[in-house]
Formats: sequence, structure tokens, C-alpha cells
Amino acid sequence: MRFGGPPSVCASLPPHMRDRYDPLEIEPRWQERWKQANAFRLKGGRPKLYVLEMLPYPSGRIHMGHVRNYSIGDALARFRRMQGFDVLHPMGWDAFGLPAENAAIKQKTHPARWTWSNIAHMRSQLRRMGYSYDWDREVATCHAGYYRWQQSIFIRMFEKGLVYRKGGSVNYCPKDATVLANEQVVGGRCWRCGTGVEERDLEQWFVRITDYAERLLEGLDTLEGCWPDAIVTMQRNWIGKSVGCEIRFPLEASLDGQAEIAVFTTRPDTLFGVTSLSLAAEHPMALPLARQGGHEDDVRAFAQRARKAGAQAREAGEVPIEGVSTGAFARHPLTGERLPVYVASFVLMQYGTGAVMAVPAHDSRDFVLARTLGLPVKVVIQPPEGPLDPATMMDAYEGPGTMAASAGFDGLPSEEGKLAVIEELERQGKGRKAVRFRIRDWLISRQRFWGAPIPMLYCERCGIVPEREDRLPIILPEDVEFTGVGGSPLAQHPTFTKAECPRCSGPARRETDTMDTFVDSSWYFLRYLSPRYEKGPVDPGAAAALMPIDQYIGGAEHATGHLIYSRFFHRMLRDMGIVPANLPEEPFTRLVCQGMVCMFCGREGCGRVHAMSKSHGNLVEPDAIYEKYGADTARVFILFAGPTDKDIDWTDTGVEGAHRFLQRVWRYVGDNLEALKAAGPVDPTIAAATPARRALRRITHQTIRRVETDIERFQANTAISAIMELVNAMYAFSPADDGDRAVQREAVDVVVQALSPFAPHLADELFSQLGGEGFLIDRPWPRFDADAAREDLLEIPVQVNGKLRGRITAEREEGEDAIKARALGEPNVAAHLAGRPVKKVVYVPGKIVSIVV
RNA sequence: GCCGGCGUGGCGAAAUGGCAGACGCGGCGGACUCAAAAUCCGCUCUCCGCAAGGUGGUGUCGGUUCGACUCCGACCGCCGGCACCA
Repeated sequence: MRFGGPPSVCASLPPHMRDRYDPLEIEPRWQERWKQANAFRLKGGRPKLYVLEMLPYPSGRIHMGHVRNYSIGDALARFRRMQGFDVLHPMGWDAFGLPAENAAIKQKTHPARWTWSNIAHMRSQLRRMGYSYDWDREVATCHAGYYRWQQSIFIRMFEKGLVYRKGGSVNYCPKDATVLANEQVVGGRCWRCGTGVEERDLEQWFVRITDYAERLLEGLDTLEGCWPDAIVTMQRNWIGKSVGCEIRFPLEASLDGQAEIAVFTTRPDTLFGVTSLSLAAEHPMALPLARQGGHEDDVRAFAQRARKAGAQAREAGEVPIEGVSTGAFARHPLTGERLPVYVASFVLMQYGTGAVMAVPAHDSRDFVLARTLGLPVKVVIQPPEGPLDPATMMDAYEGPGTMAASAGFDGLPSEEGKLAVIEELERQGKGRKAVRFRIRDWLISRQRFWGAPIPMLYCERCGIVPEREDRLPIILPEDVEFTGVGGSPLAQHPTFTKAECPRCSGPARRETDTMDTFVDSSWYFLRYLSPRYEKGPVDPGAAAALMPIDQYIGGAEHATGHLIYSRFFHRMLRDMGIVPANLPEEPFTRLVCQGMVCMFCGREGCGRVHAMSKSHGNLVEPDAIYEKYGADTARVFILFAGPTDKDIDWTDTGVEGAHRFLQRVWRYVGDNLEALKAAGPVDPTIAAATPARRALRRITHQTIRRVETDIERFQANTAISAIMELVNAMYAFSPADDGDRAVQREAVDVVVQALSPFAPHLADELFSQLGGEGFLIDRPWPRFDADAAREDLLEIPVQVNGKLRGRITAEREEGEDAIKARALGEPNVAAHLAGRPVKKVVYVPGKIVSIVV
């Protein structure tokens, strides 16, 4: 029996014989009780709060990054529950994806088997960490009950023209044998396997996210201050809005009815500095113009070379600036000047119009090209520092200035000049204001098996047709062999591809591509609201009651992928009426990104610290930690190691320190249990009767406030420090009578409650030993008493000329003049004044006295 | 190259423009012990000093201020993102 026998016997035992802190016994016991009681469900009748952590990919086991992410979220969720919020705190699985398929090939099994067994294991690991999830809301994206609704959304998107098929150059990973979205190409390599990405011409499914570019950009303004600055900036850059104009340059000789070349520029003010045009190698007019100009072979060879070199050089970060003449000419739209047309290596077909006007004096790439090809350089913007000389310029001048050699525009500042030139072009019908975005449409089809099937059919008579809603879900077949050769198993399946056209009932071929897994994770947070809802993807009532997400927590690596896709999806579903229109556009009101968990590199001779990973040989398995120290220790360590947004180093000594702290709390309660249980409630008058009581009460109540504010600003490290200080103060306090013991008991209660968001098992166990009923998560957060927290004597430092020279103690109520006078009279201060005349005395109430001589 | 972030003890770190280094780790000392471990208590930025006290100190240089780790400007270093986006 715990704490069995008469207290005298217990107290007389040597410390090691008394009940030891045994998290391995305590933690599973409380986890079972929480489960039995459904402790983490919504309660109703309180203000809602949606706390969400990014859902994991079920790779097989949780890692320290998960532990950090989820410990941060759980601390907040539990704290808010204690504060009286109805906290929605769900968890699920981003369960489609390539690793399952690779495992299936290796183990000759089905990806579903591998995935579901991983989920089962990881779920038990998360339960073992004691996180306060409502597991009844669990969602797995590979479950037909989930992707059925995603297929339904896809069809709605198709009907609205938000998803379409398009041919053209796409990113292709030869190792994973599938295409990739732009966001999945990292430094020219596949985000998953690191293989160099190739360009291929294929027809694929795209989502028209560019339609939402402007709204996604505007929304970022409302997130300012609520999301990390870095993420907002990264998204802004990724969307990449450029305001400028499209200008049409007439061709000298028209070509198959095409009489002009359109370019996009953000610098119409430099229009009079144009000395040539440059086309992308893939530009549809490049070859025809070259044919016309008699340079077909040159241009063809150049285009081929550029494309091949392009992919490799781009990944190395260096593509040489080169160009080749087409032999054709265009005319300047305002001056009629003759301009040669080139094909240039750095012009991208995917951006703008695939053609640029070359202004060598004011664009560094055009400058390099002009110098290599011996083209003229015309200065049309003069910088404020003084005029430029085209003959001696070493580089382009890209800054602002005054327009020159620009017909009627001379003397205009470049900013005004932009507008003036656009106006003139519009008047003459030769161009117009235009806005371009860097973000491209989202390529969402994948030539893989383990993903949500795209619910589309190809009918010989009707063309591309969506599947009928009542035939959803299109389920992934189970009778599939994973050989790893010959492309997607779906395409090779004997019956999957055979279907009936919903329109004409004729034979149709089923689409065998599946959706990018980022589609799955773009709306999962909505499915949590009504995970088994049968009438649609989301129950509108639940969405209205529970959205938006008040706090989202996850890794910064999703800045330009998941976090943009989800913002897009939420807007789109809102526009479709699937999400109620009175909800805000932004799904994630606040966002916090946790830093990485790092450790000294395991490889010999490396000597550096980096993120934990298998390849660095510095993995610490969460299982090993909670089996040795318990989940509470793991949680406290990882939260105490540093502020949420910074990287932290895993150290064994740090883990032991965290464990020692929990033991110290445990021991204090155990050693004083009978007295604590017998203690009465605090009476403010009695509690204020002695300085020692006042001091302990003061730090007790200061701790309440500190922990509150620190959790709110995601600094669990300082919240835990504050609790440590209170524990130290408790150890220093020796109670002598009932008045003392009431104050001591209050301090212990606050420690236990304040600790519960971080070390919930230990806290609930101590709470129960102290006579508490139920779970701390259902108890109100301790009430802060400002009177008790207030310092009764102020210690005020005194500075002379900015240097600390002494300190005085003052009563709260003491007047400014009296404090200043005593500051001047303080012996050490007086010595430093040394009779010099005092110029000024500043008193910041309660803070400091500053004397200037 | 552009954008963003960060530079504080032996280490992780703390500090709304107001006492730099809370809290923890490590180290040193003490108590307990036959002893060790565990635990509890104390000390632990630098230099001068027996001490009182003083000196210097938050990457570097400058500025604003009675007062700057904190705000502003320039630079150096590290980390992250984007990278021919016209």
C-alpha cells in the first residue's frame, strides 16, 4: 500500500526505503483512468478553443520532433482546459504516401497493412506520452471514410474549373517514378529521396491555386503578429506578386498571323532603354522566328543544350547567361526602333509571357548578355549619385532614378515614370497594366498507388467525366501485387481501370493517378470536427461551433507547402459553402513553429550538432526515455531545454536534471504528506502575520501569474523555472504552526496544479495523494491573488551616471520626493556624487532612481 | 545575390528601455554516511582587493537615451529560406 502504515513508521524509514517516485507504475495507471473516463472530450457549455498540432506521417515510430511538437500543444491544451475553455484537441494520421509503397515492395505485402500496423504502434506511443487527445475523433487519411469526401471535393473542384488537366513541362523524380509539385522540389532535388529532378513533358492534373494568389497574399496581412514573421515572409515571397505591365512588340515580319511578341516587365520606366528582346528556349515562337530569320539550326541546338544543362546547372545554382540570335527583328512600340530577337538561357517559359525586353543598362542579366553579344547599352535612368556612362559601366544600375533619353518622359522619377509609361502604352493600345505571381498552379496527380484515387473517367465519347457521387468512394483495390516494376499497380490492375461512363453508360477508362498527399492534409483539421459525418466532408454546425483553429503548432518546414495549401483549401471550401461563410477566411488564427531537436553528431570525427536523424547516427528513441525516466520527465526536459521556436540540444544530463526535479517535488509531498493533508485553508490575515509566511505566499502567487503568461507566450522553459523557484522556496520554509502549514499547503497545491500541463501524470498522482478527487484537468486553474503577490517593501536600485551605486528600501506608498532624497543620501551614492552638482534625478516608480551629475 | 532569424558565463539559457547572467546542467566546497551513491545546504562572469568596495563585461564600431542585451545605423560571424520570377 502506498504511504501505508502509521506516519511515524513511514517517517522513520531511511529515505530509500520510502515510496520512490516510480513513473513506470504511475503513468500507465493514470493513462488508463483518463481513457476510462473519456477525460479529453468536449464538455459543452464553455467557450471553445481549438488547439491543433500537425498530424504525423505514420512512419512506424514517433521521434523526438513529435514529442516536442505534441508536448508543447498538450501543455497549452491542458492549461486552457483548466482555465475554463472547452478545448478541442484531436490527433490523426497523414497516412498515404510513398514509404508505405516501398515497404510493401520490400516485404511483399500491401501498403495498407504496413500503414495500419504503424498507426497502431504510434498511437500507443502517443498514449504512453499522456497527451490529452480526444481519440474518438481520430482520422486516418488512407481510410475510405476520409478520402471518399476528398474525392467528392475533387469533383466539386472539377465542376468549378478549379482542377484541370494540362500538358507541359513538369518536375519528375525518376527514382520515385512520379511527378512532383513545385513545392516538392527542394534545390532541384526530390523532397523525399533527394534524387535530381528531371523535366518531362506530361499531361497532369493541376489545381488552380493561382486564382487565389491575391487572396492568399492579402490574408497574410491579417496573420501578421499572429504567425511567425519568417513564415509570413516566406509565403509572401513564394506567392511573389509583381506589379508591372505587359507590352506588345510588333514583329517586323508577321509569322503565321502572329504579328507581335508580348513581354512582361516591372520596369516600364526603362522601356526606352530596350535594345533587344529575349525569348525562353521553349517559347512557341522561338523556332518559327529562327526559321524565318535563317538561324533555325543554331536556335534548335541552343534550346536542346539549354534544357539539358538547365536541370543540372539549376540544382548547382549556376546557369550561365547565354543567348543566340533568331535572326528575326521586332519594333519598339513607342520609337519604332529595330530590335533583334534572341533566345536566352535565363528566360523562363513558366513566368510572365516567356519573353522579356532586354534593358542592359538597368538589368544585370540583360547587361551580361549584351556585353557577351556586343549589343548596345542605353542608359535611361540616371541615379541620384550622378550620370552613368554606358561605355564604362561594369554592371547594370537597377535602382531608382530619373528618366533620361526617354522622349517626353525625361526628368520623371522612375516610380512616377512607370505609371506614365503604362498610361501612354494603354492610350496607344500597345500594352496594359498587369500583375504576375511567382506561385504556379499546384500539380496534384501522382503516378503512385498509395494515395486517394482521382475520381475521374476517360470516356471515348464524352471525354473527361467525373465519377457519379453515389459511386464514391473509388476504393483502392486490395488484390494488388507490389513488384516495384512497370509503374503504378493501379494502371496494371485488371478491373480497376474498367468503368462505365456516368454520362453515356458506355465503356470508360478510370484515372489511375492518385492525389498528392498534401491534398489529404489540406483539410484534415475540418474532418476532426465531425469525423464520422455521413452527409458531406464537414458538418456545417460543427464547423460553425469549433472553427477556426485558435492555435496551430508544427514545423517550419511546411511554410510554403502545407500551410499555403491549407489556407487555399479553407478559402475554396468556404466559397463552395462546405465551410460556413461566416467563418474567417484564415483557418489558423495563430501559428507557432517549434525548433528542431538536435544532438551531438554520432559519426566519428564530425564533432558538430545537428537535427536528430538516422543518417547522423544521433537518434534518441522516445521509448527508451519513457521506459527509463517516464513520459513526464521526457516532456519536462524537452520543454525546459529552450523556448519553443528555437532549436534545442538533447543532452542526457539535461534529462536527468528534469527527472531530478520531478523527484524533488515527489519527495517533498511524500515527506510532508500527513501535515499537508491536515492543513487547513489559507486565511489571508493569518497568512500575512509573519514575514516568512508572506514571503512564501508571495512567490506562490507570483508563480501562478508567471506560469500563465509564460505558457501563453510559448515559453514553457521559464514557466518550469518559475515552478522550480517555488519548490526551492518550499524547501527553505520550515512550518512551525497551523498558520505556516496552511501557507505551505497552498504552495504545494500551486506546484502540483502548475506542473500538471507539463507533467500531468505526476500532478494527478500527487493531487490524489493529497486527497483530491478526479483529474486536475477538470479543476480550475489556481486563482491569482494580487495582494498576496505584491512585494511589501521595494528595493530600489540607485544609479549615478548610469552605474549602479547603491540601493534603498522603500515603502510602497512612499512619495517620489522622499525616495529621491533618500537615494541622494545613501552613503555609497553620496560618495560617488563627491560634491558635484546634481543635474537631474529620474525616479521610475518602483523601479529605479537615476542621478545625473 | 535577395529575404528572414540569431550572436549573452564552462554549457542550455533568463531579462515589456530600468540591478545582466533567474532556472537548470557541469564544477567546487560542506552536511549526512564506516564508505560510496542518493539527498540536503552553500559557492560558482572577469580582473583588483583581506574586506568594504571597485573595474571591465551581452559579436564589432557608432548613434538615440538620465539609463541599451533590448531601439536605430554600419560591419563581422553563424543558421534557415528563396535563388536567374523580368
